Amino acid sequence: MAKKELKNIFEKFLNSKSLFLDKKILQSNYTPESIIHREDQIELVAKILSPCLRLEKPSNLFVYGKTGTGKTLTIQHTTNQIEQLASEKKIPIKIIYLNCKLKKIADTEYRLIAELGREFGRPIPPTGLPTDEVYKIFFKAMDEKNQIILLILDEIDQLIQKAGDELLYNLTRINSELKNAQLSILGISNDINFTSTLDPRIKSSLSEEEIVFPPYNALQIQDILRERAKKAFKPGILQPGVIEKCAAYAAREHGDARRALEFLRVAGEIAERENAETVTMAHIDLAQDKIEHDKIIDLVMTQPKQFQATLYSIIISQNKEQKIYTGDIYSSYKKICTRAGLRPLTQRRLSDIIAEFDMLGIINAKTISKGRYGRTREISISFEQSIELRIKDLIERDLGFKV
DNA sequence: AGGTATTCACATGAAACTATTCTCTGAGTTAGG
DNA sequence: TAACTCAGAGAATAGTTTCATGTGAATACCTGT
Repeated sequence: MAKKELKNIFEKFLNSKSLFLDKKILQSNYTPESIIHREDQIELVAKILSPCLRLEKPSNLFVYGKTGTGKTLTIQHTTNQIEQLASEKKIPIKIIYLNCKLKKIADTEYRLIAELGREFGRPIPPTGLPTDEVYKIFFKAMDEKNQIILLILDEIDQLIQKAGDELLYNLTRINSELKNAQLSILGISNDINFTSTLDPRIKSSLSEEEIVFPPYNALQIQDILRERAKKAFKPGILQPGVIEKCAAYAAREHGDARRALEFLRVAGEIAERENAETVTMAHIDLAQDKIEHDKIIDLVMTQPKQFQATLYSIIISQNKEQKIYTGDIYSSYKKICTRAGLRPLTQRRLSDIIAEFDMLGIINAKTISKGRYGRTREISISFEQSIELRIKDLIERDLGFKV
């Protein structure tokens, strides 16, 4: 690209006036100072946790709700208040927030405990130590002084799925061995049925209190969007009906407020790039497509080569009218591997990979029985053709079929 | 015809293995007193 | 003798492989009418 052209782009960008006042406000990690339509929950959480201000151990609390219903926000908001008050009045309360979904931070037993130890200022190596050693370090650090520890485990279901429920058992039991400190656990989960998979003993001690966050309805989402849009966009930028449309889309998706905010932000970005004066309904539609596509493409391209090869063989086997099964995929996958210079994996592994793609929603795979002719998965791709071609192209490049 | 029994082609589960990253430990080595 | 180096033992983790067992219904095979 010529230098001049590039300069033009930048200059154009500088000259065009932004539609946003403050885009941060629409980003998902932004914490607004007031949370609307969650007053009841905030009050409840506050009531349950308030004993800690008198240095009494609050009940363990369990919070459920679908994604984007404001669980994390509510909890963080209330705990921040507690922390503030505690530091003002010199009350020894320590609040630890951990998101268990973050890879390499807190997604296994060792890592969780190690991270907790680090919160208390103990350096703990990422590997090399036996787990019970790490427990001891953490334990000692915690029990050093008289204090209340509030441990918030976000997306706790992810952790238990990987690490098993023994970990929670250890954590709930830890109080009886502590002399000075006291530990309360606050679990957050998207999966309402999560506790039913737990050992009943753990379940009862963990969910001494429970709060369910219902999904927002369309009207509530509208309120939230309006509140934020007021600060994020310059006045008069949003055409009438835009907010309503965003809310309607999001409400269809089990009332996910985060999604709604993303719609609005991306729509704004698209409008800005088009040098439009206002954000229109059409921009929302474009935003929806873009978000959807970007997500899938990003997901696919960050997969390991073996996964890509698998997806590729599904794509090329798929265009015929007839249904495709695991066996077909495996044989074409092997060919792909030799072409790409990869060592083919076993069919067992491939089966798992297909199951994972199914979980991610990239493909549809349902196990069916063809009677005398065995049992297998019937596989089809779940995205549209336009994006399928793009993905095919990208994978070909990634595997070195094209230069 | 109606009822079992087989059988296929994988699915699903569990355990074991491999490779990588990292710590801790203790033996051997080195440099200074 | 104290400090340093370095190999070896052990851990955690992710990604696989190996071995074993499970499974749903279309067919094959009876059985008695």
